[in-house]
Amino acid sequence: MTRATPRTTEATCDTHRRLLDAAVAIFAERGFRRTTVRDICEAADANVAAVNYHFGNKAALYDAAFDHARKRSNEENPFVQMDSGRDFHADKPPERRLYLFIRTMLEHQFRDGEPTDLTRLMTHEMMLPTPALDRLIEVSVRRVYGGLIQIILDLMPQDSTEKQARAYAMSVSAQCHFHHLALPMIQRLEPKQRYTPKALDDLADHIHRFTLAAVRGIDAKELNR
Amino acid sequence: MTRATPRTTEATCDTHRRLLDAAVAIFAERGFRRTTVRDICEAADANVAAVNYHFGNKAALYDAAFDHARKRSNEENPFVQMDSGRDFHADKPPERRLYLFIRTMLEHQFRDGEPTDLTRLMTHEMMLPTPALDRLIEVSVRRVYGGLIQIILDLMPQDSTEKQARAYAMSVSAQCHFHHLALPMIQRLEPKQRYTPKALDDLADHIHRFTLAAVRGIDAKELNR
DNA sequence: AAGTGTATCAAACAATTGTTTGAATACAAG
DNA sequence: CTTGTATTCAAACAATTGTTTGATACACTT
Repeated sequence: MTRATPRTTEATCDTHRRLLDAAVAIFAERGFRRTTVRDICEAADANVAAVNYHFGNKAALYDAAFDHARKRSNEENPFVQMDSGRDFHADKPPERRLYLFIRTMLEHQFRDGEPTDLTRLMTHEMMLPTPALDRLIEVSVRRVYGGLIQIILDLMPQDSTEKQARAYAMSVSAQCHFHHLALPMIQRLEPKQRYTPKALDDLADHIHRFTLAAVRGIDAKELNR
Repeated sequence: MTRATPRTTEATCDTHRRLLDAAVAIFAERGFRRTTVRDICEAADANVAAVNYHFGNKAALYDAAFDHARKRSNEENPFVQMDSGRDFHADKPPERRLYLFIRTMLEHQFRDGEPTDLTRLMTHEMMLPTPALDRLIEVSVRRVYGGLIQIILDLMPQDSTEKQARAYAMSVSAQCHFHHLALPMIQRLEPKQRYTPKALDDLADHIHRFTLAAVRGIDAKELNR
C-alpha cells in the first residue's frame, strides 16, 4: 500500500519534478550565475519560494539538477557494458571498439543536432568547476576514460607504454569534446558544420580514421563500419 | 611638444591603464558575470565611479579589456609572418611548418605553466559569446585557421579535397585547444599533466607526430625537431 | 587671479536577486 | 468535524551591484 501523505520532497510531489526539469534546461542554457531562481520558478510554473522549500537554496537545486541530468543521460544513452566492470565491447576487435567508443561519445554530446543538457552543464563546469564536476568525473568520466586507454593499449604494439597510450587518449578525447567546447568558434569558422545523426556519422568516421592512422600507422578506410 | 592636459581618456591617464590591466586579469579569472566593477576598481586602486567615467559602463570596459589583451598577446607572441598575408614560414617544408604552427599555438595559450589571460577570456566567450568573440575571430583566428588549412593542404596528396583538409584542421585545432578548454577535467584525469615550456615541447611533439601520421600515414619520428 | 576642463571620490540611487516569513490552502488521518 | 502536516503563495527582506550625482582638487590657459 502506497502512503498517500508525502513524507518529504520526493517523486510524489509534482512541483519538485517540474523545478528539476526547468532547472536542468535553464542552467544548461545559461550556467549557474546567469540563471535566476525566478526564471526557473516561472518556467516550472511555481512560486518563487518553491526552490527554497524543495531544495533549500539555489546551489542545492543546481546540484540536484546536475545529478538529475546525469542520471537521465545515462538512462537514455548508456555506455554499453562499460559500466559493468568489463571492457567496452570486449568481444570485438580494438579497431571496432575504438569506433564504437567515439560514436557513443559523440552521441552523448549531441541530440537532434544540439548539445545535450548534460553536455552544456559540463561545459559550464569547465569555466567554473563545482563539486558537481567531481561527482560526474568519479561516477562516470574516469571509468569511460579508462576504457578508452584500454582500447588504445589493445591497439598499440605490445611494447608500448601506458604513458603513450594516455597521450593518444588525450588526442581522441580532444577530438570528441572539441565540438561542444568550442561550438561558438566552430560555428563561425565552419558554418556548414552540423551535428545531426548523419553528421555525427561522418565525424565519428573521421576521428576514427584519423586516430587509427596515428596509432597504428595504417589506413583505416577498409576497417571502418 | 607634448600637451600636458589630457584631452580625453587615453594613455595619458594612469587610472585608465590600471583599470584596463585589472579588468583583463579579473575578467580572465572569473568571466564577465562574476566580476564586479567594485573588485576591478579595488584592484586598480580606483574609485567605484572610475569605470563609468573612463569607459562608460562595465560592458564597454570588458570590450576594451578584451581588445587590450588581444593586442598585448599579439605583441608578446605574434604568429610570425602569418600576419603579413604570406604563409606561415612559407620557406620551410610543410612538416616543419605544421610543427611550428602547433608549437606557436600552444605557446599562445600557456605562459609560465598557466593559461594566458587572452586564452581564459576566449574560453569564457565559448560559454557566453559576445561581440568581442567575433572581433577576435575576424582579426586573428580566421587567418590563423586558414594558415593551418594551407599547411595541411601542402601536406596532403595533390588530389586531396579542401573538405578533407578542413576536417584535419579541426582535429589539429581540437588537440591544441583541448587543454585549456577542458583544463579542470584534465587536471582530474591526468594530474601530472603540466604546461611548462618543457611540457609544451612534449605536447607539441605528440600532436605533431599524431597529426602527421594521420595526414601522411608516415612515421614522423625522424622529422620532428 | 580667474577661468576651464579633467579627474577623483564619497555618497546615494535603482534595479536585481536569493531568501525568509507568515498566512492561506489542501488533504489525509483520527 | 477536527487536527496536523505538507504545500503554495504574495509580500517583504537584505544583500549585492551597476550606475549616477554633486562636490572637490588639480593643472593649465588667458
